[in-house]
Amino acid sequence: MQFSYTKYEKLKSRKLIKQLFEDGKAISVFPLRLIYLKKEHASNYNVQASVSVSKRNFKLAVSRNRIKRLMREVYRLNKPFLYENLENKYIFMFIYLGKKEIKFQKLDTKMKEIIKLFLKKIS
RNA sequence: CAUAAAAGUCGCCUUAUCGCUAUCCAUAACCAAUGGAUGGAGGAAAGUCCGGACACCAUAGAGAAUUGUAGCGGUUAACAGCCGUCAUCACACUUUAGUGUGAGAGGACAAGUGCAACAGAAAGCAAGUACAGGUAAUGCUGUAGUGAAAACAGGUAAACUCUACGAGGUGCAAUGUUACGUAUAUUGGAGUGUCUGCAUUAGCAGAUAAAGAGUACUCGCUCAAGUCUUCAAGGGGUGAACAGCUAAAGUUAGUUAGUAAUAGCUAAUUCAGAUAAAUGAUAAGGAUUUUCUACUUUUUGUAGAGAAUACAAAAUCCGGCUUAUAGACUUUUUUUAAAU
RNA sequence: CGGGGUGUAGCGUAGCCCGGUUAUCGCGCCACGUUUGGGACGUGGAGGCCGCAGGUUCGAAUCCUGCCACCCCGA
Repeated sequence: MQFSYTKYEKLKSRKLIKQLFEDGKAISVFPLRLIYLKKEHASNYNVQASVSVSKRNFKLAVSRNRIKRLMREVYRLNKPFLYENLENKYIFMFIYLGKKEIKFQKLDTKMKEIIKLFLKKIS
């Protein structure tokens, strides 16, 4: 299923995440920031991705969960476009930089932009 | 009918498409993948302020220290919670003794220590103002004045303290299992004890680790109790997976006992288990509230457009407490208006 | 999951343990003096519900209880 986002394509290993933050490269389209690293990993999927929202910017667990769910949803819907143009294996971390909550449509367009920017960078 | 207060209950719904997570079933086949079925946040899940269950630590034992509670009775697994009730205090009413409403951290100052600004003669090893009375004489007696409190067994313990009762510590990142094996590992050295052999004043070699004494070590301290001790080298598994983990002081309904908290009985029922952390996203329609415009004689109502639908996310599990909360509903009481 | 600390004037602080005058000090601010003017200096002054709400007490920044905000630590 091409729109899926199961637990096997989530980035979970602490080691990988540590390495990602140390060696990874970053691009950003406000309010999103993408940190990526070309890396062989055990998953069957080409990309292991994860999302993050700062506790400093959003104090309530409810609003943090809301934004993380929106980010996962947007990533999930735009995944086919990403996979069409991808050959190697990568690990991703999306970080939300904004301090206010965001509408779905706006986040959707931002996600499309940042994926285009990413594909342009690696090609 | 409206209004306010108190107590309690509920706290958005439906459909479609695309997804997430757990369990089960199917595809020969563990994992993966695909398909199907079923379940999937709260009244506070929050704050982490109390109390337990459960687990380990050193048997969980005594004492000091520390700390908590504090009328009486009940309730409970337990509590600083809850229920009932009394002293006391505040307000209202009648009236000088009651009634109603609300509050109610309330043991001891008749053991010791401390503290008391200003005022006042005096605020505690004492001393003694004014007026009156009284005496042989004297603060000997009464009243006044100051003050929150004035010679009275003075006041003050949400001052130290004392009394009674209670509390061992650490927390599910507890704890256990899996991996070739292990963390008190393994290797080397030193000390102590025991055993064996050689030797027989001494000592040497090998093996081994708790039966006695001593030393040393072990809870924050002391005792009791327990354990061979110590130095150096050595750094992987891993902050992996699985168990613990959700059937319980359960939930719902009825009924009996009790003023009540609560307890008993009967029937039905199985109801989240994630881990960079699932329970969602989008679209359409509906419901409730509300703003504007138009229609309507007014109230009411109708139509159209717009806005809002709170507080807030399980993380080992329960019982409370506290705090946040759009809107809707129920009951009781107060006040106002109308009718009889 | 558990533990600790701090909120006092615009800023930085003392006082809190052990309750009692008008709440301390420095910088900053205002006025006046000095100077041709400014700075520096001198003199005087203003500015505080002591984080919020209850309670104990005659009296609370201080004691007790409950909240709020910020900071730090451990596994």
